[in-house]
Amino acid sequence: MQKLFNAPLYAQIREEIFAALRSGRWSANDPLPSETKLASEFSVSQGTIRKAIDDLVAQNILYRHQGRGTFIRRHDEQQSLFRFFNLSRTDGTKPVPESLNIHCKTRKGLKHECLALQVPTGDRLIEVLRLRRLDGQPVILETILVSQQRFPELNKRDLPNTLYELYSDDYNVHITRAEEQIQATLPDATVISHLNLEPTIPLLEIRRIAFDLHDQPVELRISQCVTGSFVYTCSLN
Amino acid sequence: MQKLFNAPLYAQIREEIFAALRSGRWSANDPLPSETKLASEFSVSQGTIRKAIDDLVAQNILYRHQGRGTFIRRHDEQQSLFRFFNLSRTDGTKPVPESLNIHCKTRKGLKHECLALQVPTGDRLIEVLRLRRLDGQPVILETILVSQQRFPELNKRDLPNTLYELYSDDYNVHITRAEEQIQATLPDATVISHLNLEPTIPLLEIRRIAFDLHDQPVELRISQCVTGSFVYTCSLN
DNA sequence: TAGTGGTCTAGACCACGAC
DNA sequence: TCGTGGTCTAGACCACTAC
Repeated sequence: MQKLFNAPLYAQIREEIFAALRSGRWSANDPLPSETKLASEFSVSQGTIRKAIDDLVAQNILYRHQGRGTFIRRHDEQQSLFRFFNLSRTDGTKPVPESLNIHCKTRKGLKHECLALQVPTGDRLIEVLRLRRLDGQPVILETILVSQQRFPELNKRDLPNTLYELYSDDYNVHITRAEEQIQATLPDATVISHLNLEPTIPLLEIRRIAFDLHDQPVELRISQCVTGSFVYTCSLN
Repeated sequence: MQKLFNAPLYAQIREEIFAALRSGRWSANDPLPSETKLASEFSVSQGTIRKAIDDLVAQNILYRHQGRGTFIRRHDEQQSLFRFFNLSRTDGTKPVPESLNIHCKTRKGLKHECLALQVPTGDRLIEVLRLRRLDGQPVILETILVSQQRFPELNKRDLPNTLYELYSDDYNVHITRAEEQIQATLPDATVISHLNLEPTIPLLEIRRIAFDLHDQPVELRISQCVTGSFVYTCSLN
C-alpha cells in the first residue's frame, strides 16, 4: 500500500478502504458499511467518504446502487460475457460468445508464461484450451494459463463460460483490470485444425494479462482470432 | 443537445456548459470563467458547478489547472503523439512516432468512406498518405481521409506530425474521442513497396474514426502496421 | 497579494429499495 | 417506514499561479 502522508483526507481514506477490501474485511456479497457509518468510523463528513468511494467506483472496484448500498464489483454471468470482451461485429454490435472446452491439463510453465504470471520459472500451470464461437462460427482459439498453486483443483472442476466468476466465487480472486497486447500472426497447426482454416489466413493474437485486487497478475490468456465478420474494437479519449 | 428535464441540476448545467463550448462561446486558449463566476451566473453553489465540470473533465473535454483555471482540452505536440496512439514496444514502453508524408491529394470518396464520415456519397475527400517510423523502423502506412469541404485548402498546407493540433488551430475542429476497429490482413502492393515487406507477413489494420465536440465523425484513418517489435495495447477495466 | 481550483464540513432534502 | 445512496447549499480554509 502506498503511503500518502501529505495527501488529502479522502485519498488517505480511499487507500484505507481499498486495503480493507483486499484484506477481505467485508464479504464480496454484502454491502459495505453505509456512507454515514464510514463517515463516523473515520470521523469525517459524508462528503469526504463519498469522494473516496467515488474514486474506487471510477476504478471499477466498487459500484453503488441507490437504496441498496455499495458493493464490491464482481464478474457475473450477465455482464462478464461483454465486459473484457472487445470483439464485435463490424457494425459495432456485440455477439454473445459461446465456449467449448477442448482440454484442461497441468504442465510446467514456459519462461515467458511464468514471467507474465510472476511465478518462479518452471512452476506448474493449469492450461485450458477452448474454442469460442460467435454467431455460431468458430472464430477464436483461446489458451488460458493460471498458476496451479493459486488455483488448486481448478482442472477438476466444471469450467463455466465466464471463468472470472469462478475465480471470485471459489478462490476469492477478484479480477479488476487487464492489459491486452495485440499482434497479427499466421495460424499454427493447432489453430488451423480447430478453426478449420487456410494456413495463409492472418489472425489477431490477443495476449491478455488479468490482475486481481492486489494488482498481481493472475491469468495469462492468449486468443487467436479470425477477423472478417468480427473486429477488435477500442475507444480512445 | 439532450433535453434533461428531470435530471439533477449539475447535469443540466453540464449540458449548458457543453453547449456553450460547442458554440465557441469561449476561446480554446483562454480559461473558462472561474467556478465562482459560473456559480453566480447559474445561481447555484460552487459545488454544483464543480460536479458539472468534473463530468466534462472525466470525458477529457476540459482540464483543470490549479491556480490557473479551467481550459478546453486540446491536442498539442507534446502529448498528442502519445494520446490516441496505442502501439508500444513489447515491454510496454512507447516509442516516439515520426512521420513522412508521401502524398496529399483530393479525390472522390468511396461509399464506405463517405458513410464513415457522414458526408454525401461521392463527396470530395482529402487523402493524406504517410509513412510512420518507430525507433527508426518503417512500420506503419497510414491513410488519412477528411472531407474537403470541412477542411478547405488542407492539401496546400504543411502537414505536421500531429494533425489534430492543426485541426483545432486552423479549423476550430476539436477532436475529443475516437473509435478504433482492428483486423488482421495481408499487405497489398502499396504497403509492400512502402514498408519493404514480404507479401506473406500479416499486418494489423487499424481503422479509426475521430469525432469532434459535436460528436460528428471528422476523420477516417486507416493504418497498416507491422507488428513484431511493436504491439497494439489496450487496457480493460 | 489576489484569484484560481482543491478540500472539507454540517446539515438539509430527495429518490430508490427492502421490509 | 426506514435506511441507503444522490443532490445541493453556504461557508471556511488550503495550495498553487500569476502579477
